Amino acid sequence: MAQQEPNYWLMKSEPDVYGIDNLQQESITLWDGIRNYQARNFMRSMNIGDQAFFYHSNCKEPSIVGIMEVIKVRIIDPTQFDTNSKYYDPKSRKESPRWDCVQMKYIGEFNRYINLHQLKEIYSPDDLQVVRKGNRLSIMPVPKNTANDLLKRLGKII
DNA sequence: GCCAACGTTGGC
DNA sequence: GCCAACGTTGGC
Repeated sequence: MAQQEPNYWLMKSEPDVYGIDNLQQESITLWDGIRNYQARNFMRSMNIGDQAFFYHSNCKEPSIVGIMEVIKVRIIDPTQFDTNSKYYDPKSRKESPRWDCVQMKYIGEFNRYINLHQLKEIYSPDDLQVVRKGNRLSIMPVPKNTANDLLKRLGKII
């Protein structure tokens, strides 16, 4: 079967909690702790080889800062069963886990970021959901045209 | 730190 | 199934 073209996504993370530098150091990370059904469903539709823009949220200058790749999909999120985790979910059953996640691999950091203010000038909410007012979703699809345009604008990977 | 926007919960 | 109350996200 032919390899299908990768899809593109945008995934938010707070740099104070887990930023692009952390991913660079670790190289691979589990995108766990997602407790929103829409975001979970987007993760469930990811394929190995898909790429995701790394977005710094809830910080001084929210921006797209890097890019990463999906290397493993449909992993049961271990934190839902961990009573010591802030993501512990007492309603999730071992026989039917509610939450799953994906494993991501660092590709690179862009040598110049695009901040939210700039994104709003370039894209409409239909092109890029993150610019929609009140958007709180932490994982969202990025249409191919927008992704290609972003990659051009973001310049070199460092 | 404020608060708008939204998702979730639970009573009815 | 409605909706008020509550909790969280995240820009500003």
